[in-house]
Amino acid sequence: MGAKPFTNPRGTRDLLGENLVLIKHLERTASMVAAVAGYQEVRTPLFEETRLFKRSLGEASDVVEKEMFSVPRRGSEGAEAMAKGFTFRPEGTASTARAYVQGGFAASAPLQKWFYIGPMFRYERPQKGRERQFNQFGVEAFGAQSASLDSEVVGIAVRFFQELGFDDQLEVRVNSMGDAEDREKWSQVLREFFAEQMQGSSERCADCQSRYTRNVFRLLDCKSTRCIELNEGAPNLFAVMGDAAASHHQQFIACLNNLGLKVIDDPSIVRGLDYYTRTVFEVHYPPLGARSALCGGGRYDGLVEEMGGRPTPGVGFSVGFTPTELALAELNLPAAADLADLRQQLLPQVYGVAVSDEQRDDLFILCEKLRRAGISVELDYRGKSLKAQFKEANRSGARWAIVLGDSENENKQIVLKNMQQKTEQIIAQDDLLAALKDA
RNA sequence: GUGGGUAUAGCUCAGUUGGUUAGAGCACCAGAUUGUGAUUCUGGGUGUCGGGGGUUCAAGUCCCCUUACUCACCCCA
Repeated sequence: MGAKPFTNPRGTRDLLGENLVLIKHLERTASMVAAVAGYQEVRTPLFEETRLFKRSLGEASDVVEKEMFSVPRRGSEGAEAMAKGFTFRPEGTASTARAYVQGGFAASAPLQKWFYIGPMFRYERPQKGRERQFNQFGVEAFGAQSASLDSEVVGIAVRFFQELGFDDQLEVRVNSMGDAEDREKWSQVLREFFAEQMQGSSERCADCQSRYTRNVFRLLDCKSTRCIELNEGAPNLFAVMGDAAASHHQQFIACLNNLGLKVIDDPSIVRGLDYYTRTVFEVHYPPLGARSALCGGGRYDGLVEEMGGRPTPGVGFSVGFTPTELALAELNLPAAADLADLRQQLLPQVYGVAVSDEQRDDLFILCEKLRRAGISVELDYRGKSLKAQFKEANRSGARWAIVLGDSENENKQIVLKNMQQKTEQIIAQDDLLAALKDA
């Protein structure tokens, strides 16, 4: 052995075999539910200008403050190089909004419904259900402010989980962040309300103390029991919310009810990213307990303008595959039948066996012929004995073995063996392809 | 960034109050009257005991440092 072996970077995985089967199933399920709702796939670059994320997510968001995978721009030095540099996308909404603006859709075709599936990157300490590179499925709809669009987006998220086998305990928790002006007002009254709790002898936890200045809204979803008590009587956003946002929220809930979804008003849902306005929601599966949150999203009516485009409303969500995989494992999902075809693709249909070394070349030629006809064929490359080749054939999961011996080869024939039924027949080599296709 | 746990074969793990040549199961490789899969049988250990230092006659075992993994917090998908 040479040098120390390399290992994958922290928070990443090599996907192969059974894990890859599951990921592929998630991907196809995602694109199916998005496509039937009329959403088009979009593939944006894996990295963008760092400025893009700072602008869209907010300088003070945790993602921007400490979770960005950034690289400096060449030709510049120090802080300027980082400021002008690039960042591996930590989420998908900013990129799609950028693509929307750049593509000139606001003028040509303002209503755009897009989805994406792909890797995202966050530079944080990995733990259960969290990775530095993870796959995400997301949906973004630009150009309409109708509450029915909000509910359509929620419906896609729910459908995704239903297709994966989650039952009707799935629920949608909703809240509203109001419009920008509403949030400004609300943040002021919240600061006033919590001001006395921030005094020296406060019972408030240390985290809340720092949240007070960074993002007051977060005090509301603190999990500390004492803090929850102290949140009693805190001003409600709906008290200061404008009529437009308030009625949008009511319509949104009405639409969800029309879709037959289980809806729960949850004022503690406060998204961490700056761009959310009005609708925010999470899809939960309560049997999962502490990890019941499967997906989050909401409306971002100011984002496109923030990206330099015309004022354009938008709404979307994203699902991380990592927590989804965790949830599926806990629930013994998906059903084996859902994965059967993907698993089948990993197996060869035919395994080629050479009785002795003299037949190996001819066998290889025959196998290649089958492959060119679209039949997957595996065979031995390591000079294994006949017995060992059959062992391999058995282990490979191939339904058929083709066995080439001296006597058959002389007569341009070959043995076709059904591995399950253990039956064999000798057929002409020219008839092999037809025989396999018939079977 | 902060805290806890773990680290022995490809995998899952044993390894006693420190004591001879470090083990098991699974997996893997080869063979069991020369043209056939399971089971069985036989043979094969594939290892820098994460790395470095220390204590000791003696360290996988005790101490220190370090790295990696993992879980939790923060936050989030």
